[in-house]
Parts: sequence; C-alpha cells; structure tokens
Amino acid sequence: MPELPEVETVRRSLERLLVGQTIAGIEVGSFAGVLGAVDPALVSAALEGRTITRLRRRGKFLFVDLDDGAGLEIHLRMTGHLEVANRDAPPLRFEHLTIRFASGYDLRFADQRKFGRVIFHAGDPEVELKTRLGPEPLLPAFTSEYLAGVLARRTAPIKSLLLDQRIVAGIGNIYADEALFLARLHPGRPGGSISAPEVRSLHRAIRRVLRSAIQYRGTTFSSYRDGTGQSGENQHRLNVYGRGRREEPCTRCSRPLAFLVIGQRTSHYCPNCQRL
DNA sequence: ACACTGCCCTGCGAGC
DNA sequence: TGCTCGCAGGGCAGTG
Repeated sequence: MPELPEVETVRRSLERLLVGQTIAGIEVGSFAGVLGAVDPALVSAALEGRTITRLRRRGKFLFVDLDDGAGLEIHLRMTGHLEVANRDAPPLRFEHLTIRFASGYDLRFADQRKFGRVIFHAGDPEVELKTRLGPEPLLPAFTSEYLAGVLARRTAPIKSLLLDQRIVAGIGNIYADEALFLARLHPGRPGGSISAPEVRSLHRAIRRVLRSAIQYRGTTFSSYRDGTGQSGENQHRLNVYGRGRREEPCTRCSRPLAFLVIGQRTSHYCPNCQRL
C-alpha cells in the first residue's frame, strides 16, 4: 500500500533511470481506463518524442515532467507498480501501460486491482492538484502551529483527519496508525480535543515515522516493490499496523494491541498506551 | 464547511 | 478438497 515513503522510494529508484529518456511510443493494454478518461491515441501523440526532465513527488502522487512543460500524474493507489525493464523482457503480470523509450528500455505500469492511474496533463500536473492537497509533511510549511489550526474545532476522529489529504499530503492507513501510537493518541479522539502539547507530539511523530520509513525504503506488506523490484524493510519496524488484529504485544507496555474500525478503515492501536 | 457513505477492483485467507 | 464470502483501502462523488 504505497503511501508517502513508498512513493518517495519509487521516485528515488526510478529517477536516474528515467531522466533523459526520450519516449518512442506507448502501448495500452486491455484496461484503457489506466489513462483516465483520456483517449489513448491523444496521449500517445502527445508523449512521442518527449524527453523526461524530472521525477517529482507530491503526497502519494508521482509526477513525470517532460521537456515541453507537459507531464504525467501517476497514482499507485493500493497495488500499482512501476518498473523499468528491457524492451525484450516479458510483460509484468497485470501490466496496463508500457512507455517505450528510444534507448530500448520501457517504463511499465502494472496494477492488479486497476485502481491506479497514469494521467496526462498538457501543463504542470501539480497545479491541478494544488487545491486537493495539503502541505508536504516533511517540508517546513508543515508546522505544529499549522496542524493545530486545521485540527481546531474538528469533531471527526483524528485518524480520519490524518487520512484527509487536504489536511496533510501523503499519510495513509499504515503511517497514521504508527504516528498516533508514537504520539500516544487514541485514533478515535476528536481532532478538536487534542491539546497543544499533544499536537506538538503528533507533529513530531508524523515526521519521525515518515522519515524513518523512507530510510528503510518503505513498507512491503503484500505487493509493494520499488522501481527496480526491490522490497522495502520498514515492515519489520512497525509498532502497531497489522498487529492489532492478532492482539500481538505492545512494543512499549507488552499488553495486547487491539483494532477498531474508524471511518471504514481498520485502526491498530494499544488500548493501554493510547487512551480516549 | 464539515462529516460520513458508497463505489471502484480482485487476490487471498478464513470458514464451512 | 472445493467452494463462497469478506477483507484490504485511496480518492472522489454524492448526501445530509
């Protein structure tokens, strides 16, 4: 389940391989919806001859910048996967889009569940996403004061608010649970009930959890791999995610962890360390 | 403005 | 053994 650290790891793994590559053409598989509602022929015509100048990440989105100012917006959702492969290599399982380069290499996009998208934008893709995305949690604009401001007077559970990409970009179910555990906050706490010191603690926990996960190249829970097919290592460092259902012991107090459903998402937490 | 629900999609594991 | 069923969840549209 790619969240910010996984998308950042993919970006880093692909950057050197993709920048400077010139697109010779694209091939769309049986699932044309991978390109959104856009006509594949138009996308193909727009991409042909363009050279990739940069790979950027914003929240869980990956942007591929092209030399004419256009770009691709890529979202992996749950099971999306990007990989660079030799032209002659066999197709990936669930491969929906192949971008062929003049060099003889391909960028392949595969997605078992067809949730992921590769959207072409004639201009900067980030501009269209601006209103839908909050600040980058690892950049200076994401301050404790900002977080306190957007949580104030909110009645929704903090877990749901952390998953809202307009509040802060890039946090998904895994890192929301991990950050709340580090900050010792119950996932069901109303956003507005969180005190100033608690917000500071949460702010610190979010940054720590994300930084550490990037360092360990993301969490491979089921299918996640980086752009070279390599698994992450952060799954061995999780405190709560995936452990509550099995009532595994808390890494801090050794009491059994628990899980509950908040906003239709499972939340793993320690009932002893994270009290309402 | 905010809170919340349902939809998309399919491999996999649990249970019968 | 073989089947069915429900779960996993990010983003967005839609409702109240």
